[in-house]
Amino acid sequence: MEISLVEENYIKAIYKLQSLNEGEGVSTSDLSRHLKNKAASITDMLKRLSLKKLIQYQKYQGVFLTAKGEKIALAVVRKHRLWEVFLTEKLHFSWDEVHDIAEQMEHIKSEELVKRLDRYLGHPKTDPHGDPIPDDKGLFRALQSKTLSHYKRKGKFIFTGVTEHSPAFLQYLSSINLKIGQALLIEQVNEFDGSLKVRINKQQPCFFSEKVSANILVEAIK
Amino acid sequence: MEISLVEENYIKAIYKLQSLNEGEGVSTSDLSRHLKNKAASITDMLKRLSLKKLIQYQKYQGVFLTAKGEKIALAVVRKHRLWEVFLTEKLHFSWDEVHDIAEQMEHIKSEELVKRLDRYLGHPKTDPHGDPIPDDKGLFRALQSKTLSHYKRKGKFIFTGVTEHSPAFLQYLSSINLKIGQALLIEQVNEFDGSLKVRINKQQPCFFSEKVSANILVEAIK
DNA sequence: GCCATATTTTAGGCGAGCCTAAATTTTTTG
DNA sequence: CAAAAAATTTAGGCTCGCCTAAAATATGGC
Ligand SMILES: [Mn+2]
Ligand SMILES: [Mn+2]
Ligand SMILES: [Mn+2]
Ligand SMILES: [Mn+2]
Repeated sequence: MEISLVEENYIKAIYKLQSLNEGEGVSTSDLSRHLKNKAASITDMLKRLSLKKLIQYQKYQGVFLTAKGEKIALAVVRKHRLWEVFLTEKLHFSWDEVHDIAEQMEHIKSEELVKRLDRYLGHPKTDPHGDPIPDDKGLFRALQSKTLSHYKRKGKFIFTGVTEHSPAFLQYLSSINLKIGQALLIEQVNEFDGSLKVRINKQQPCFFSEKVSANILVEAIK
Repeated sequence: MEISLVEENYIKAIYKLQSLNEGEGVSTSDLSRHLKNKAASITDMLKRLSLKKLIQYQKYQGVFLTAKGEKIALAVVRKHRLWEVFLTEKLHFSWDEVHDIAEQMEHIKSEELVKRLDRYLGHPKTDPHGDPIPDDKGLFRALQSKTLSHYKRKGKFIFTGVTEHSPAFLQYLSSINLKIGQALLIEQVNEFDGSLKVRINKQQPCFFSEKVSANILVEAIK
């Protein structure tokens, strides 16, 4: 069964929204927002994906991936993240430039290519944004990091990833020299607006708004 | 102006057939054969490419690329051949496996990607099949090699490329240890069928049928 | 020059993937 | 609980890229 590029993008979107949704089916309007297509177009495609047994779909009830659909989603995510590693590690793109290119490359169809790319890159476990890369069976360790705003306390943390991938946000993090794997020292928590005073390395401290710290994933140390 | 993947493939096909045709316009039936689409579909697309000023098209008269069309063709060819180099040099695919994958990768849209890929590969001048890689302005040295069957005489030659890219043919060449850049010693020419007795390195001699030598490009030595 | 054949174009149709407008169903809310 | 609002689906239409069948044009042989 052939799966088109567009179908792959829908499957990937359903996968992503499903993982945020915790159990709920993914709604037409969520997909409409995420894919920037009109709701009527979404319904159209959901019917087709349902015929192909890639999703479970009942009118007005939201949608779930089948095992088959999830397998495809994971394969596309794997390719996306491997290509992002290639682009940063080998071609020296910065982490805010790789997403749109990987968005195209994730649709290249060749299992052998993915296998060799993975080996070439040294079987990386995470992409440049800290997201885990599923292995060839679709398995990956569930991310146990939480957002900085979740902790909302002083202490030392390791920066492990981002939940927001926009170039603007990523460039901001680069501008304050924040890279994945680095330590963050939260020196002060401002209760009224949730902002944080943060020290990175031995640099001048900087301030994270609630919006920033909500998109920064960390692991607490000790 | 957006150019679709399918349009790129048509443009590339016209470019290729045009270069064989020497001055003649490319015919609908040539394109039909080459692209494995029905002639009616070809006519359809020619009208659209003509509207976009990518080709010059007059009913029943065959078709020519415009300067704009040729620029696109060269950009796609450049990407195709760079990716073939990547696949063989970095991922260690053999030269008979890369074409179908490059056929997909040539459509990735990102000028920065091509620039960096080219640098990463060390600005290669030819692809794994000996075909020249256009530079970022679309320039490349015209291939001056001729086919072995063109020479049809004894002597020493350097194997510089192939005109046939089918896996079967390429695998045959690999099986007799023939690689690009190698010397070929033609020891005997059989007039009646055009076959050749050839020595590669110091191996046992082998015999090339007319069909084989018509697809092997060489440069004469001395 | 005329006829047969080959090539090319036109006409009409189809699926994928999008849209707008209208109808339907679900959810919220007073 | 009924009305309003929001979400979703249906209906109908569009472009792209393909097809088959039929019509038009070009070409080659006599
Ligand atoms: Mn990404
Ligand atoms: Mn994509
Ligand atoms: Mn292609
Ligand atoms: Mn090639």
